[in-house]
Amino acid sequence: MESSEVQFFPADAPLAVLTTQPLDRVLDYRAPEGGARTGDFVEVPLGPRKVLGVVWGPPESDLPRARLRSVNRVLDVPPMRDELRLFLARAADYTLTPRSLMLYLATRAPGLFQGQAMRRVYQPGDALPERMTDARARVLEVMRAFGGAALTIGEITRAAGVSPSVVHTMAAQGALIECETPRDTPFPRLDPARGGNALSPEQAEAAHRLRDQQGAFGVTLLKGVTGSGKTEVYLEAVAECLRQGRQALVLLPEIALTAGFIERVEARFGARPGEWHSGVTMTQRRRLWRMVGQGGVQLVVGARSALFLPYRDLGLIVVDEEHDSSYKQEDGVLYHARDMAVLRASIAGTQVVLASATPSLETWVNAESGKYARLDLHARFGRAELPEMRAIDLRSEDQPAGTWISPSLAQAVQARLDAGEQSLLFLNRRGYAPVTTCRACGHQVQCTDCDARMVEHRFMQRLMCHQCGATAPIPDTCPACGAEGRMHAVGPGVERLEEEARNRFAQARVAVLSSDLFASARALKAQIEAIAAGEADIVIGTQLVAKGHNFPLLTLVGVIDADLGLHGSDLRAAERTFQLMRQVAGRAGRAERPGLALLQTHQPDHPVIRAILSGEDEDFWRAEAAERRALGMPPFGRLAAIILTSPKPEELFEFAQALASRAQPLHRIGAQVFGPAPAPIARIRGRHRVRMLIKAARGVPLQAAIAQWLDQLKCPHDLRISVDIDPQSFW
DNA sequence: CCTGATGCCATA
DNA sequence: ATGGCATCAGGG
Repeated sequence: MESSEVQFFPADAPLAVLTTQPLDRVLDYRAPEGGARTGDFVEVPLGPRKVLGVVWGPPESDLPRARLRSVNRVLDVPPMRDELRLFLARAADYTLTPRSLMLYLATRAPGLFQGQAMRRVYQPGDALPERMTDARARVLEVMRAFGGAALTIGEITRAAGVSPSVVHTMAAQGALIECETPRDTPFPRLDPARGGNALSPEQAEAAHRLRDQQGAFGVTLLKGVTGSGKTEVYLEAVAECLRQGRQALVLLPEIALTAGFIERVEARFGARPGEWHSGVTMTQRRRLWRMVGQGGVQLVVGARSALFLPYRDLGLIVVDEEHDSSYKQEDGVLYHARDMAVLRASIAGTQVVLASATPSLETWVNAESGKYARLDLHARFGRAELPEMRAIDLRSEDQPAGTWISPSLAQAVQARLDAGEQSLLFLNRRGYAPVTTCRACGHQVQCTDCDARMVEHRFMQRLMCHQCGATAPIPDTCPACGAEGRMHAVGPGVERLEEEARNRFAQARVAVLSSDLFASARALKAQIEAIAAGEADIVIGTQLVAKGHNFPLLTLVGVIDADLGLHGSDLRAAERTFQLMRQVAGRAGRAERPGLALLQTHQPDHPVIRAILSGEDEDFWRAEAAERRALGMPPFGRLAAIILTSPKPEELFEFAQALASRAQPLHRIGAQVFGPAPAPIARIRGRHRVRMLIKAARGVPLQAAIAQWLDQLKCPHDLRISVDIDPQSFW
């Protein structure tokens, strides 16, 4: 167990070390010369290798001291604080993940082994150059201009226009003094007093409430429609946190959103915050990881993994767009960043702000029950209104086969073109066509390794599997019956929609936003900025466009298939469709012009569609909550999804059956077991997949029971078990 | 996750 | 007998 006190272990005393190797336990070592204390980052021998670890506490084995190897050395890094150690342990327990894997998440920065990376710098010396030349004089001038600050040789040669040898000679003569400073420097200070935009009375009140709560654990739902100024409000909470000298973390669901957000931070606080996500370079990573621990950065903006950084004094966590499904990590360690943010905050004693226009049902219910505080922002900031929303009933539209823009929608787009305004056509399907079939035999082209259809990407001139990424040429002859020239694309993707839009609106400039069409986040950002600046009349996009990008000239949103997410038996289908449609519709009319959102649907009377159109979102959540409560589904009950995979189907089913027949530990806590059954996608990358679902009441020890249950059987070699506590998706 | 030990098979 | 490769257990 994790004791919460830091203990000192004198040289040779036994202690437990958690390494980043995926062993599901700590290993005992002897303390190095000079001793070690709980939380110290250490290098330890493991077999023939040296690995990274953290001193976790007193020894846990009864191996004789003589059999223990010694810690090699304590690393030159601030020790892991108790708060993070406890967080990693609890997160591991919650997600049924080995602690070592959690530690691995928390140490994904380069250079931890090397100690402080140093760089050579030069300062003005006391001596004068033996002989004053033009070049030497320019160097002295540069040194003076920088106020005697230490400069690297690159900075000096560039500023003075001299070659490196000039600097070296001056250093040899004592006119410059050579010294070393840490390569990783603190981030520029943010100034909370700099003042941002003027707040509306409602915003000011919300900001005031957030400021007042700081200093203890608490969670607040900050709910406000798109454009209501949530960001300004929570930046005030950040400002208060900075004033108290503590660190703040803002989580964003998507890397593409960080650039714009960082600019807003810079405008508000006068300097750029630290940035942490998969797109930052190794050097930046190393610097941020170190500075977070030393207090050399006040605000971190990042993706979910930023939750695992070793903050010195974390005072606030903001989870922006908290309902966003990308907060759930779906491979490797399965965790939900929103839930883990709340967990970490509860341990660190800090505030959490969950911001969204369309909160997750979990959060909504927690706010409703009073477990979370709630702040509502109603008015859209400035003059913009929420868009008007209407359905287009596809049953009564006269629509030619092979087209997806209905006459009514086309008319609305044309009206925007005439007025010089932008339209967005939203279709949550990448590629050209989701299905390729043979007209002769009806065969549908499948991925060879997955239970999934190949999607045509005309842009790449390939078929692609969206499960495993495999591609294949677009066939001319049917792979099943051999008929020639009968292959045929069925259904729309954004590329096909683009084709239709270009045909129909020949004079319009059409742009497509789909993640697979851009080589880099930078290219994508450039396209988004071009669109915002008005360089397109019709924007066609996948759900990428739903996420927080601001297009001021956009006044019409057309949802091509509002029914798309409603099929399927997914627990969250209704909720997700509702959130996505509202989010997309919110793109329209943010600036001075009012917006219109048109939803093409075959079922305008579907309760979800009606809820979206009515604008009565509280009614939607209430109804959805009532339904989940009646079924004992989350957040009123708990789920765990067990996915078993193996290349061998027989072994897989046999093992799953064996597990199912030993479910006593689960029944003992009153849990129900469903399955085993083939997973909705029954094969991915050549591995067959079987799913089981466990449903339990709240407040029972679900994780412990699952661990006990799985411990009963030894897992065959090539079979893998993944346990997803609180699953969000069900494939 | 690595690594070295183990065993099985194909080959000289 | 020997080497190559897949499989597996152990790491303190």
